[in-house]
Amino acid sequence: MSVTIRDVARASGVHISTVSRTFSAPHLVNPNTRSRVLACAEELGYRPNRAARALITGRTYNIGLIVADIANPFFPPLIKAAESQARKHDHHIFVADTNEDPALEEEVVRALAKQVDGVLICSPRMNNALIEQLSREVPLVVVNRQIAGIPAVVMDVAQGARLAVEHLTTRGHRNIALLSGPRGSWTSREIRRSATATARAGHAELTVIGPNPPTEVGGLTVAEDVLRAGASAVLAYNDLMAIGLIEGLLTAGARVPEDVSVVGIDDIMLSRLTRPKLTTVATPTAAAGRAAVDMLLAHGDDRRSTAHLHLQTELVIRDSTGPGPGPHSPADPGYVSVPGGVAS
Amino acid sequence: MSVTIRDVARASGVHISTVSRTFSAPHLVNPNTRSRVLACAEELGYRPNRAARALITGRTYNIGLIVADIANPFFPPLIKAAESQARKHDHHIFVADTNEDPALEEEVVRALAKQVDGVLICSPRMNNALIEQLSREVPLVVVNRQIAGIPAVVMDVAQGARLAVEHLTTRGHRNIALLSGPRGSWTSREIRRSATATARAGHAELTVIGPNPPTEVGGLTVAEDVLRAGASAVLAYNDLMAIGLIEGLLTAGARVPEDVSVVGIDDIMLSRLTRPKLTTVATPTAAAGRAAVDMLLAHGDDRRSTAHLHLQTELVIRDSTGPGPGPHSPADPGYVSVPGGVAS
DNA sequence: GACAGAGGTGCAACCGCTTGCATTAATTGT
DNA sequence: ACAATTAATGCAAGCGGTTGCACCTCTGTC
Repeated sequence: MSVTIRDVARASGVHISTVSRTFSAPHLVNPNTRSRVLACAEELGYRPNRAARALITGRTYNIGLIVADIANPFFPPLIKAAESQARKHDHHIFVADTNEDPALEEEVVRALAKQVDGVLICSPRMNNALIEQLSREVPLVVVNRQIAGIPAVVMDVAQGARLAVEHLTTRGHRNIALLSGPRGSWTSREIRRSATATARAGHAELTVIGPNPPTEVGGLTVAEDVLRAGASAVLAYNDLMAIGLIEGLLTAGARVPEDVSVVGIDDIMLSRLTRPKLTTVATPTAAAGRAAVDMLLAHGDDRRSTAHLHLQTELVIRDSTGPGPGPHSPADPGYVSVPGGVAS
Repeated sequence: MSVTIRDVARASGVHISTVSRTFSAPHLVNPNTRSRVLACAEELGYRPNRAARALITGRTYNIGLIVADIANPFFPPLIKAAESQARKHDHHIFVADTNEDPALEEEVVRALAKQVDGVLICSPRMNNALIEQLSREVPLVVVNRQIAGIPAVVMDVAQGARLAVEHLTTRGHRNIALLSGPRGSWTSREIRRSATATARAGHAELTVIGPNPPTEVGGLTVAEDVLRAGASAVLAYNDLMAIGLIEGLLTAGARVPEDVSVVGIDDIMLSRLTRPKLTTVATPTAAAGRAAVDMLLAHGDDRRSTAHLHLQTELVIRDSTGPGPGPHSPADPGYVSVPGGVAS
């Protein structure tokens, strides 16, 4: 049914090995022969079978991309960028969704291992030991997690959380709540660590609420807790939770930002469009997707490549944060307020 | 490096064919042998190489999924559902993003053809003839397009557009604008056809503006045109455009829905969260993703399976539509107004 | 006791392609 | 004029599996 290398060989009167070389080592075949073969291939619509080639070369030209939840708006830009970058290098992408389930992460990596050149694991929920073990079975690049010896692309959320909390403390907030993310999230731990330290430095109290599912509902359901804790400002694990929280706060009769200021993290498209527009920490997700693919393709075989790429984050101040009850810090924080318009 | 069927055969003292049968035809091997083989396989961590198997069986257990833009919020729920359904049947999914480029669609289908059991093309932009041709090279299921002889899953947007326009005309809107989608979109043509007929039946005038890119920016940039056309209500090709349009209208000083009513299509997550909350036509994207995968796997080989599955849409009335300048229709439309709360 | 049939396993070809090596023809050096 | 390169191609093994067929060993039957 499908046209194979033999069909092309027959049509052009050469041995299949010559056809093979025409595609994978053109300099070894006579220019005349080459063009004849190419003409026949073109006419027959021949495309090399990559799986067959992979069997012998060991290179599949496929990449696995594993995310916790495709429908979480944080991931699509990353997936899109990764796919685009991969195809630029003639690779295809398997996408798998683990539904925030660590066990499924392991299973999927193993299932994919044989048919990919490497796997990108985004925001993994499994533990480090398991990741290290898997990285011995298949080249791995991890996004949003730092593990010694495993190549990684991480967004500097610690810095982002620091900027966010400073933004709040300098504007007079003394009682800040932190909505943490899902259990097992490295990002969540980083945020917590950084936010705690920054709050202390700013003479503010930080109440941690969580862990929570990283969704709108996750934020919505803790609105009560936030009010009960008497916090005048909240930093949420991600924008989705922040938006859900705002929804919950408004429903409960609290005003945002007059009564409670809310800061998210990620700067997903949505945050520009809700009312009030969300103050948030912008993370370069598309850049991370591209970089992760590059990293995977770059150090192809030589393991031991243990590069860690850090990507800057920045605070985007919009309308969901306002002054708190405490005294303003005299020091002008100097952040640039980015208007929440439509991206170009 | 990787453990193969031969390693397992050696470890368990049987021929490779017995190992092979242990996995692909267990009833042919003695229960004792089978359990011994399975034990060895387990211990060695053996996983059959699917690419090698595919070479001889012709079944790859892979599916290609092609979308115009992963970052368009319409697609992620569909991708997620398709991936989940595919994995339920032990299949993996290649995702490709064509950036709304018809030529890229063709290229990607061809590139993927050899390593998948079938391809799902969502909202294709290429022409019917090309799709028919491709469907001769690889099993195809098309989402959101009807072509004779090609299995398809379509959302009944014509019905949705009718409901939307009736909603507007019965509330006194006599001058309605339609923001059409990208060139080549079957959905856009369907909407236009249905909206035109429904507007005429409701004694309203319909102005078509477009084609437009199916994005927020696409909606934003035509806000001026909408105002200039003097429309009191707008039906947009999708929610993203509707949201962009609202942004543009507000910026231009028009109130929504007091001055202009806006209806979107798709009911993406965003539409519940913008202010005003968007009235929109809900399309069952997740169901479509699942159904498309099922359809692809079901009629596996027997082509000629030309099933067309139609999925109902429904109007979700929220806060972006209000009464128009004309007289209300006495007839109660009887639509159920769904509050725009958070999904359960 | 010979034989048919069934159950269980091994053998070897093959899927589509790559690649080391052998073979042949053409070119170069001396 | 002849050996030594070099360029171009063919040959065949093999990547990791599957599968039709042959073979062997039991049972049960008459």
